[in-house]
Amino acid sequence: MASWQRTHTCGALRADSIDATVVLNGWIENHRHHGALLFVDVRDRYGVTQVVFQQEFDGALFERARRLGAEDVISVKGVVARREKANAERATGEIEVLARELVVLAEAEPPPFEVLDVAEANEELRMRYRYLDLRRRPLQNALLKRAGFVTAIRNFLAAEGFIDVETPILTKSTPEGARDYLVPSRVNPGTFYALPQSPQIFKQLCMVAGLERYYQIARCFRDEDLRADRQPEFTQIDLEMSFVEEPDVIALVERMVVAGFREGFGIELPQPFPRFDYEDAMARYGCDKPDLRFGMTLIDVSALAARSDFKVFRGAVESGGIVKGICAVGAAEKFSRKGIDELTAFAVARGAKGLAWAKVTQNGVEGSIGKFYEGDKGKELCAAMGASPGDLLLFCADSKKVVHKALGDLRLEVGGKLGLRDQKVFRCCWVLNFPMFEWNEEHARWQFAHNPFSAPVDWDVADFETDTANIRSRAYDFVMNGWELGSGSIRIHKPALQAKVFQFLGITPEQQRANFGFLLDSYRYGGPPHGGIALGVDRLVTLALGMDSIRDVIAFPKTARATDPMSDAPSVVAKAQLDELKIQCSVPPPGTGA
RNA sequence: GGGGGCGUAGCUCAAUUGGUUAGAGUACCGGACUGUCGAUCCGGUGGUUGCGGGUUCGAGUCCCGUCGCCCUCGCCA
Repeated sequence: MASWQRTHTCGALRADSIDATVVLNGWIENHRHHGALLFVDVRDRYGVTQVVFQQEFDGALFERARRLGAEDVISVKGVVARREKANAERATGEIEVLARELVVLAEAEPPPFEVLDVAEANEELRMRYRYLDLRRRPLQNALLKRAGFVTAIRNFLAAEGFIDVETPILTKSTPEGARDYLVPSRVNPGTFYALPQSPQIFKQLCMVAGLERYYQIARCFRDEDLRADRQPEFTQIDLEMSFVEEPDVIALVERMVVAGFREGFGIELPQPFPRFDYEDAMARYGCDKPDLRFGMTLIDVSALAARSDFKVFRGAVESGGIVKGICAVGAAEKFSRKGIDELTAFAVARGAKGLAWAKVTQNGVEGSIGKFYEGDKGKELCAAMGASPGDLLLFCADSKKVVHKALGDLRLEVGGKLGLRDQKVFRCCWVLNFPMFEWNEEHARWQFAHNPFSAPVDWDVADFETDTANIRSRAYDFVMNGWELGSGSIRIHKPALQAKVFQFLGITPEQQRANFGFLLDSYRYGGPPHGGIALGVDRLVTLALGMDSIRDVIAFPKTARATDPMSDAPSVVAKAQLDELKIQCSVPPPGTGA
């Protein structure tokens, strides 16, 4: 063993090693000069240990140590000693290493930003030097926790008999869904592969193949605009099971997520996860991914509003709309007129025409609707809302769609301002029975609300033509703290039904053949009933660690423009490469000034 | 594609109504210091104010364009 190789990590040494001779390897995190004394903090993945160089012990060694700079990589041999004054904030704070030998393994230029626990540099710079950003403990911790979580998931699924199967990255483009990333085929000029948006069809083929239980930690690609919770490539826990129905998948996934959070993050998730009908979730929370960390549910007061003197309320009901409200408990004093004006603007930005509000006092209700709800009417309203003195009531009157959107978002906004969305609290739920189809305004046609392979709830009665909006699919979403973290369904496994669904959406038999023919064909040879789910790993980890963006839990993420400032991808390629692929660009390469 | 925010020293930021030589902290370099731990103290280097154009006696500041980053709407079966 080379003499510079470490005997301990920088997080390992404690008081029980005093007087031991040790070797540490790591980066210089910080150094403090005190004349004839020099303190150096040495960092590795495991921690930080203080090393002391003393001039009186070895003048030549001391001179060399004086020249050490931030992020130099060193090996230091020394004797463990008890500190004169312990540092309680550090795991190794009771001891220090009295340096006896020093090897500089690599010298570092001053980094473009300081490698601190708190990120001070802007994100673009940090991305350009991602390898330095990743040296920071919070990011290392995120990658460590992510790996631990994924390992726990793998262990769980392996123990449950799931087979890890790799599916193609070079696959076939299909018209539905997100835009595909395309890869030209050199061998077949003029044709293109697509990177998978998900392994959906392949995992279903695994079921036809009789694997029964498939899973994959799968990279997925979607060429859509980015967000804080969206990257062009992302990772899913993808799984599929044969001979199952909704409760089987849900129960398994619930156990898997609980195990993953326990072993990966040390978080105990409250069980069981409540299950909501889609309609119910929309009615109570105004959205299909309810944040259950707090109540403040949407309460329907349409019946009351219908006989109100307040024209906005009565008019909304008379024209077929609804009136709903939320009750922010004890919040009356926390929102000034200006604060309520801001909430109104918030609701208006989401399509509401305005926001009716009232503060509940001992004497009744005061506020924009106060004069319409004096005396008993006010009491009746408060009773309907479950409101007590000190509460703030917010109402929205409009079409069901607008009310749910505005009030659902407002609920989250008010909940956030009241501190009810604690990042350390985790509440999961399932949302079931989604609509099978949704109306696409732009193209004036029905389209899949979930995916083309989700089975309808009722096989026999379903009448797509006459009752389209009410057809439910056997789809289920897994939701945590208001984030959609997983989506799945029981699939159609009978070719006749699949054809019927495609036909209804105007997808011709020719198009079906061209796009999904191999899946439809496979069912002719005995496809078992099956279903599955895919969970977003990046979002799960982001949420568990209380990070703000999925970029914080991805080692090498991309910017909002889908670029990588470090590698400079995507980039112009040589004309010879394009020629070989028989590709011509209709725009000049960027940066040519053309 | 639309809307919003930001862009000044290596980094984080400041700069009055458009007005003197664009400052501070930090990093870096040099010096002092034997118990620090975001050490402290003294001194120093460091600027195409993203880029281009315009208005003006004068632009970091105002106007137009452009580039980049972030948030968001559309989009994401």
